[in-house]
Amino acid sequence: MPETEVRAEVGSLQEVLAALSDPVRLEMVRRMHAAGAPAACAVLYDDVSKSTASHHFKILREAGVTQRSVIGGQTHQELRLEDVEAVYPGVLSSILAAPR
Amino acid sequence: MPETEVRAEVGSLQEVLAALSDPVRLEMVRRMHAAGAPAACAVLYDDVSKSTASHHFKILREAGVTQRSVIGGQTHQELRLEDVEAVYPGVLSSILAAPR
DNA sequence: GACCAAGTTCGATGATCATCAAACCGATGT
DNA sequence: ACATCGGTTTGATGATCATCGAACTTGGTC
Repeated sequence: MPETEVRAEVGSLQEVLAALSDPVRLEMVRRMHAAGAPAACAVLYDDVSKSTASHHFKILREAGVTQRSVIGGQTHQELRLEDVEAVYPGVLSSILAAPR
Repeated sequence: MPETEVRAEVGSLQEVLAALSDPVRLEMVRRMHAAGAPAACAVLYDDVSKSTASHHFKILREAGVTQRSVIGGQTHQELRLEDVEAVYPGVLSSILAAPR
């Protein structure tokens, strides 16, 4: 059964923007959005090590942009688009809609 | 007579987000937006030195978020809201609309 | 139980960046 | 001409941060 973690608050606008200002993290967020469902960590990045990826996941989670859920023992990352939109309407959705 | 500088391209989304992810710069942008017109540099910040402020202005300009214009010999900074919106619709406006 | 795959944490390294003071520059006013 | 005010540039310093490898953990598999 999918086991989602305790709901955290969305961070400050500053935190959210800082989280999205790194190219590796923005790409991760784009892939999560494209997936539209909890995605296994490994499919969310290329070109960086596991430890670096884990570090970026943590920053995204702490900003409240994503959350972790465990599905069948595997860790997945999921975009919290609705939650972020509720606090900062339009911010994340417009970033996701922006041209590459 | 107001003398605006050559129009620069708006930078990458990454550059724009990075420019806005610094608290000092976001505050500058908010004040420019509140002013709604070219604003003298000095009214756009507190708590940092002139040189630091000048550094932040440069980063905002290079990201294409602001431009410089000279009015009666005085340097002014002006938000390029329409230009940024044209390239990344909703991004800057939603950030400006976000709660403090 | 031994093994393996997937993630996380730790510690260290290098790069980037925010910050300041001081020197510099351009325009205005005396 | 000189002083002054507003802003920029330079150079340096300290902090933050992205990155990695290695060690550790947890869950599934044989």
